[in-house]
Amino acid sequence: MARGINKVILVGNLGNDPETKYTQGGMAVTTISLATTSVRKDKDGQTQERTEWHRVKFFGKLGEIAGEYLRKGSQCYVEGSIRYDKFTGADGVEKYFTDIVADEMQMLGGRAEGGGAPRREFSGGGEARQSRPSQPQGGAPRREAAPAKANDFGADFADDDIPF
Amino acid sequence: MARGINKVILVGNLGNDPETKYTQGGMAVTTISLATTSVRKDKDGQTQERTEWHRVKFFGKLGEIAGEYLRKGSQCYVEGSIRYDKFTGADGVEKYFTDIVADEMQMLGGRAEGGGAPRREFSGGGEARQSRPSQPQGGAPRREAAPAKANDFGADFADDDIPF
Amino acid sequence: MARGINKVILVGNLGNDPETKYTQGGMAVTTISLATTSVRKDKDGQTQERTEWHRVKFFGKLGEIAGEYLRKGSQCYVEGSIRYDKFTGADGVEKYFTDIVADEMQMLGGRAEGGGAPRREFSGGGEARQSRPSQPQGGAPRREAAPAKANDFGADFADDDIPF
Amino acid sequence: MARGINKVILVGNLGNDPETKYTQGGMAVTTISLATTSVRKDKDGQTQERTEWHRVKFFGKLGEIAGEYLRKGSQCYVEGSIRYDKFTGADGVEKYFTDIVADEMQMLGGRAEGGGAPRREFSGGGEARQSRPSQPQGGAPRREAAPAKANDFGADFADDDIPF
DNA sequence: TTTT
DNA sequence: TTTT
Repeated sequence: MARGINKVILVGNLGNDPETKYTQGGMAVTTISLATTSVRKDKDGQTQERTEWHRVKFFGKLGEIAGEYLRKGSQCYVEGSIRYDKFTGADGVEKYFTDIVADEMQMLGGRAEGGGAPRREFSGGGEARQSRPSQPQGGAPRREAAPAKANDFGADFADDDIPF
Repeated sequence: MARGINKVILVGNLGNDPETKYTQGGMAVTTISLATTSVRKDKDGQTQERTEWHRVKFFGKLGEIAGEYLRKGSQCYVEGSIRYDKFTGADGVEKYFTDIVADEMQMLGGRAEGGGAPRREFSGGGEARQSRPSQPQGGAPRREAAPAKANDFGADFADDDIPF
Repeated sequence: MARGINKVILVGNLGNDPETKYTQGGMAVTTISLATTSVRKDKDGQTQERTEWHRVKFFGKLGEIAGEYLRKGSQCYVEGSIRYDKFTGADGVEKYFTDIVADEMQMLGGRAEGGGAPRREFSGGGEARQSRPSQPQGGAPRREAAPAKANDFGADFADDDIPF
Repeated sequence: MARGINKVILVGNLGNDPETKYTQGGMAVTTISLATTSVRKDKDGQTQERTEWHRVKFFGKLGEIAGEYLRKGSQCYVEGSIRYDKFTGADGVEKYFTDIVADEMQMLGGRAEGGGAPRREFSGGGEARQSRPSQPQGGAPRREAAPAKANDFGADFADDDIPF
């Protein structure tokens, strides 16, 4: 029984290759940095560009797909919600993070620039929510080993998953 | 020539009355705190609630409307984009802010609870982008005086507009 | 592996009470007529209103919730996709229908006006996707009896479900 | 003062080259046919594909841009609203049309397939709402001549703009 | 047919 | 801090 709508729709390009980690429960958590650029005229008629870098997180199966098929430069569609988090560091200083938690992802046309690892041909999109190619291929494998200890979905994150 | 889509859609309730400031150029900048709550079942089958508090900013005419008609408890629809900002405080510490910059707002049904100042009857919507009632009424006036010195749209903000 | 995004977001009011039917498989299919009104200035500076009446369909559990809690006049948020259908009538004439197939619904504040049947207090939302009150109450029951013969989800529709 | 939200977001591919007409007032009206495909599993576990063909209309400057840069096969993002129209033909039969009226368009990566007319390199998008390349190039010109008689924006459509 |  |  949610109260309210918290919806984000992004189309942008990755600034770097995705990073995938695994929770103690073995759930993939992939993070990407996605750029969206807007342009406006300022008061002097000058064109002003501004790029937002969104930190987008994909969990579970969607995290595996994002980690395998997205690359630096990839263009993709993301739908999700905004999540604001606060952590207190060892120095006692509070740090704030804003993430987009993805519900859906689609790869869009356009060539990635990830160097020697040509991504699987996946043109025209391929909705990540519903299917997953059974035989990932191409380039170096993206998956890091999942922790041996597998718990339930929703288990605590591994230590190195703290975001700062 | 924007590159990418950065779109946010929110439906939520205000946690407080709006705050309206004015730039040196006389442009209204209204900020609200908008709650959206989601619910999920955790691994133990327990219902977990989580509320995100979005800081939403309205500029110009939309800022005036938001400042006049929204109140603590009001339910509204907001469409806009995400903007990430970083400021360095006097202490040299960097602070990060995430705002939703609104493009459109609609008031939704439901009664505000702003105490003695019954807001103008406006239930069921009234698209803020396009029209503005000529005679605001009801309760204490919401508008703070705009700075006497009016510059162009896009002028620098007054000192007290620094967000920390 | 969908190719493309087909997403609709509506906030509007119901022009009539919902209509719920059941497939042979026992799945609820609720249809509402939802109004959204836009306003623009024409070339003479005259304000022109235009209302679109969206035919929105809710299936399964969401269909049951929509049928029970929405009423004529209710304001709600709907998220879904557009579906275009063509049927050939007994007279050989093709008929076209456009539906919004809802994925999510939230009731918004505002009072319904469905006569003597005060709807359950549910104002301010209540995400239909996730929960369903166990004891519907108030007014005349909304549910028509589901067909005794229950098949699988996705079964053929009953005869009277043909949309013309 | 709109009442309600009527928003459509599409990402899809054009099934044909765009068609551009002009109103008596000289306003470009470009129509495209945009495919979005969804996939679901039916009750037998079979994968079912379904493609919706959206008729999307672009008016004014956006119509000119869409007509010049989109081609059969192009992938694009469209944001707009749904409009339902009814016309009565000379035979007295009512015909119904559903259009998506675009507010915004962005070309997405991916190669168009429009034969010999390579579209201008426009990778990564290029928001149609805000700017327009000053020197369109490549292939045969897409613009048909605008009617000599230019009226105000919003003028009646030419006869051949009737949609059936 | 709703709503304001 | 809202709302249910």
